[in-house]
Amino acid sequence: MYRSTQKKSAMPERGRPRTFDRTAALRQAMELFWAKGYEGTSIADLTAAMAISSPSLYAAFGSKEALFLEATDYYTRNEGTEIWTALDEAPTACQAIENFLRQTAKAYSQSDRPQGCLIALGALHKDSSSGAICDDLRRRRAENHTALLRRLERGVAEGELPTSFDSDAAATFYATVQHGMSIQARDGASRAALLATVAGAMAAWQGLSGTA
Amino acid sequence: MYRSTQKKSAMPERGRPRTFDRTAALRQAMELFWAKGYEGTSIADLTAAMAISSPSLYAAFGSKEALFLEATDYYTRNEGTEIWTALDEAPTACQAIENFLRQTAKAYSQSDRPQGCLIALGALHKDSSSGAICDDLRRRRAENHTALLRRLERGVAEGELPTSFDSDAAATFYATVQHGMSIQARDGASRAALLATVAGAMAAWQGLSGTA
DNA sequence: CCTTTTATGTAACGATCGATACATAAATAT
DNA sequence: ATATTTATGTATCGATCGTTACATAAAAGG
Repeated sequence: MYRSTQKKSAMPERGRPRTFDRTAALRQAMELFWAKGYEGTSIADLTAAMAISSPSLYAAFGSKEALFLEATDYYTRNEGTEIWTALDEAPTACQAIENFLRQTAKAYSQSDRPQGCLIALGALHKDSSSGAICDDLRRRRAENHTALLRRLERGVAEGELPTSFDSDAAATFYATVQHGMSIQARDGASRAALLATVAGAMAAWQGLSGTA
Repeated sequence: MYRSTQKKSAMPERGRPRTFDRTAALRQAMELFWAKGYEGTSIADLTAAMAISSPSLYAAFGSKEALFLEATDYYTRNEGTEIWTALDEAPTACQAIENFLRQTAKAYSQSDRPQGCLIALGALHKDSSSGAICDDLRRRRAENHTALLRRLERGVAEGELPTSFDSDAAATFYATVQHGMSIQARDGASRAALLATVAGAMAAWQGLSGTA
């Protein structure tokens, strides 16, 4: 019933080789889930976009749920990575947050891709979507919050921010702003509109950090 | 094919009277759509929650889509109304925004109701959900943005805010924060966590308004 | 009374959902 | 050459989707 999902290419090939590019098919599936959500994407939609038959889909990915989980993993590794590198590489916490939000605005408004974030919008209703799907996305969102928290705590550790700075509250605030930007982007907001939100969020920095 | 949907109770009753409370059934439908989204809620789910048969549902509400539209209208008229009265009744724009956000935090974290906002979370994927559904929610979100904008413009007109104040950018920012709070609430955030976001958003006020 | 009108309950419609059985094809292993 | 292993293509599974036909029940209008 279960089969290993990821062959590290070193594995010698037994049996008939597959006639499609597994990674390319996965990318197509990701884009479809990204645009239509988990519930809104059918197997028929997927097989059409991936240009394979349903038995091939199930042989290669296991199930719709497993395919979604693998697609979100692919998404995490390949989309919007500038957002998180910006967070870590900026010299100050303030610049880190601002670059984080600016990269978010940029990534969420790319016209050649679905707008907003797959992690934020892919499956929000636990009662209906497969619980595992919803929990996985929730866990990834929590990881994003943690990444923000770590960067802010680093700012405190480095003396940039006062020890009284509430890193957790600030991380929650900026993560929430980012989530809101996904819905804003889905509503067709321009990049300028997203950047207006970024400006608003950064206007909070002085108040939060107690800096002049 | 079409039938009038809203009898203002003055209409004399012809034919067999319905045996269920239409408004109560609508409220049950609203709660289900609120919890599970449009796509995630099936007719079977609805008839079970409303305690009526599917022919009764169709006779009374027309279709799943029409029922959703009516349910969102009911939601708008009956849920979270404090949010918008707070916006209009506060004496200053600053207090209006803060009360708006605090009422949002309160409404989105009520334990006896689905968390977050039906308008924000009910149908985000236009490609899959009925287009009319998605457009209707989008329109309602735009109306919310407009309400914020009007209140801020009033602050400018009353001299509370400088004429240089960018009401539209600020309205966009605060609307986005509110949308993010819906996702945050869906992730199980406590009321305290939502209020941390409110504090962050209000910390932006000084920077946005140029006030001390 | 009878007709008209509307609601209810049972039962089912065609379409689509996610997922597979089966036979066949193409590769390696012995 | 034969066996083994894996992928493909066709065709379809039972379940559920939103929706409706149909006969019956309960009210008002004539």
